[in-house]
Amino acid sequence: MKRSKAETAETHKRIVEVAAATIKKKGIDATGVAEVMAAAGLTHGAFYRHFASKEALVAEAAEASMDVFVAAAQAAAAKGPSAYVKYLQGYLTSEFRDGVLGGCPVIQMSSELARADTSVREGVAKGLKQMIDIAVKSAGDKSDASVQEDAIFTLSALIGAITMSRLLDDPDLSKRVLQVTNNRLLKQPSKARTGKASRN
Amino acid sequence: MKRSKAETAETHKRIVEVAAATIKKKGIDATGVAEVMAAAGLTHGAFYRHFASKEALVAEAAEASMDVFVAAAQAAAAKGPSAYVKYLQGYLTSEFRDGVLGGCPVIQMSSELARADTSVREGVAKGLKQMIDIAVKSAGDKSDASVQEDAIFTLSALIGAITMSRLLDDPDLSKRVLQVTNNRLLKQPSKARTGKASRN
DNA sequence: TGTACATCAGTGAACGCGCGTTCACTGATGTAC
DNA sequence: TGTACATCAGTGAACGCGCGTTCACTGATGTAC
Repeated sequence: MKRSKAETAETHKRIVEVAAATIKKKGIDATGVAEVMAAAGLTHGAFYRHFASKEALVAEAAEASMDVFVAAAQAAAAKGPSAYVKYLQGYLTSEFRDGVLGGCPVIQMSSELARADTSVREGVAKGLKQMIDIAVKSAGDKSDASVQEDAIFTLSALIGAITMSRLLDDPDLSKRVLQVTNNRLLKQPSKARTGKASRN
Repeated sequence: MKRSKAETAETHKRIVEVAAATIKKKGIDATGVAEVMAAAGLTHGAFYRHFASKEALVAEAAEASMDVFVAAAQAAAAKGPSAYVKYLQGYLTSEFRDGVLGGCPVIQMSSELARADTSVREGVAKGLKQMIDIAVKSAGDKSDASVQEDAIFTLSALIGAITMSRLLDDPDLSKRVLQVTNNRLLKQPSKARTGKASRN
């Protein structure tokens, strides 16, 4: 039976949220339309009242994931540069590395995203740019080129460290990757040392 | 009809090589057993004479990809530290970022690998450790902790830069990520500057 | 070295299964008068 | 405000398709004597 506009909008949102979580956990290909609909409390037949195709759902889910992620970074940055750095350091923990629900869509879906359709990639690219902007503003909003370069380098090094850490099977080495990156990138300015740190 | 041992071994190797290339291009889930066999000049029925399952093929293909990749790094490192750094710089080019056949399996398959079975991940983890060792030896083989940290940081930052670069839709920004990482990580020692570089 | 036979790589048809997608139908919603 | 009707969100069965996997069969290989 027909539903009210408000109810329809809520249902749509719920499907996207369920899809975002499932896709981050299982990947794009391994996430089925029927599975998402069931988890949202619906049968699969209703899917095409909300989305033109699975690809359209994936695009919305990817963008929604990025939006949540960007909003969290934004909130941390609003508390000041020190809080923002602390927030970034939170990513370089084994809890975050192993966690899935709160995970970064870029890391959870990276290789699948690189092969995904333009509609899917757009939302992710937009989110990445926003992450760079947040880091730039947190560092003082200068139009200084090196500030933007710091932001880009920090973000990409974080992505690489978590990706590599997740692929190593030696737990000590896996943890070390996170620690090294933390030491090199995010040491609080007040305690900053030169390149060669001693312990990790 | 039965084949000679040598021919069987060659066929097996050919299947693995075709699978490695196809998987790097299309991803694990999107690569079919029949597709790989056809590309290797066989029908799909023969597949199970060579592998217990698709998973077994993926594990062999991932390990083979890493072996090729490690061998190339090894060869570059054998020519000396400067040649090795130049080799790494080759990854930070748009040609490499867009290329697939010669691509790094870690980057091409990252999120799918993180969700893959242990048998698949083992070969990749082994290859990553070898890449770290090569970087360490190239830097002087010291047991100095900071040398290993340099190696780990460099590798993970490279992985992150290429991953991020591939996900950005703005070509200038995409290229900038590679250039920034090159400036920060791989500036040849002879021309080394301090952190804040001017141009990219 | 020659013969007899077990082995097994490869073929091609077939399997069950789950996927994305479609559709006739239901009945509450929301609109037109 | 009340009535009549078009709209459309959701159901559940059904679709074609490609997937991984199995299997009976073929015939050259490699082994046992």
